[in-house]
Amino acid sequence: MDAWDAIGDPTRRAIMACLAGKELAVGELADELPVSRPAVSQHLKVLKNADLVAERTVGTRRIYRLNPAGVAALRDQLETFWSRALTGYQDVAEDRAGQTTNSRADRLEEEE
Amino acid sequence: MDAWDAIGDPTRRAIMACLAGKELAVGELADELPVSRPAVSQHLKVLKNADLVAERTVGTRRIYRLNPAGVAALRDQLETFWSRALTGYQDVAEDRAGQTTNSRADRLEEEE
DNA sequence: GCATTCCGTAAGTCTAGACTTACCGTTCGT
DNA sequence: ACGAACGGTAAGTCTAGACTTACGGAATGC
Repeated sequence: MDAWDAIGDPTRRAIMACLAGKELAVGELADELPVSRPAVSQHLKVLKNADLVAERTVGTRRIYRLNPAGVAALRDQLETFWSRALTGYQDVAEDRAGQTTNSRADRLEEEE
Repeated sequence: MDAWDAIGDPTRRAIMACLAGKELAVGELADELPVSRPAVSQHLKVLKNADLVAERTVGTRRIYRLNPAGVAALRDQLETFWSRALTGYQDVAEDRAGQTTNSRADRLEEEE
């Protein structure tokens, strides 16, 4: 499960928001969210597999927190995407002004 | 449809990747992706409603491009989330060292 | 040892949404 | 005017996954 797939679900985003800046046990998370505790467990499993959260065990309790490295990876990927996307639009603007199609055809080949 | 919901789908992420730095018509997008053209149209509608892409009409063609403002908003939200998440874990580390629960209770109230 | 708490997982339900084909309106070239 | 290209939308299919209840293992307190 890709991290971007993982955050595509609103309940999982809510879980991550609950975990921002602090740790919570499964039951505590379930108390704060409008879904059952097993549902929270299942979502945490997805987030864990996507490297977005980590856990530690304290007795019977599983304490979860965000995984900063995983969240940073998302941030970096989006940053990279953003800078790339912005650069291209400056080129397109010039292209449209010049009324040429060559650079566009070249760019299609680069994409492959 | 929330922008984060929108990018939770792999086909829509692929569409956005195709549009990074350039414009493409619906049919061109469909040629590059393993789904039908109407499927691409439907995804573009979702992305447009989420303010992540914009379109212009040239004759019969609909030319799509990324919406820099929409993508920037995602980036900003993730940046905000990231800095907040990181700040909290420094606090939690101190909290755990101090063995107090007051700051955690306060933070729960802030979350509401 | 027993009762309670905690939580992962199994199993079942059900629907949102991702996909398809078909239809049709718009634009453009001849 | 007609045919071709383009693309939005309707309607249908189907399944992944988000949800639930139930079960049972592990930890802890008395």
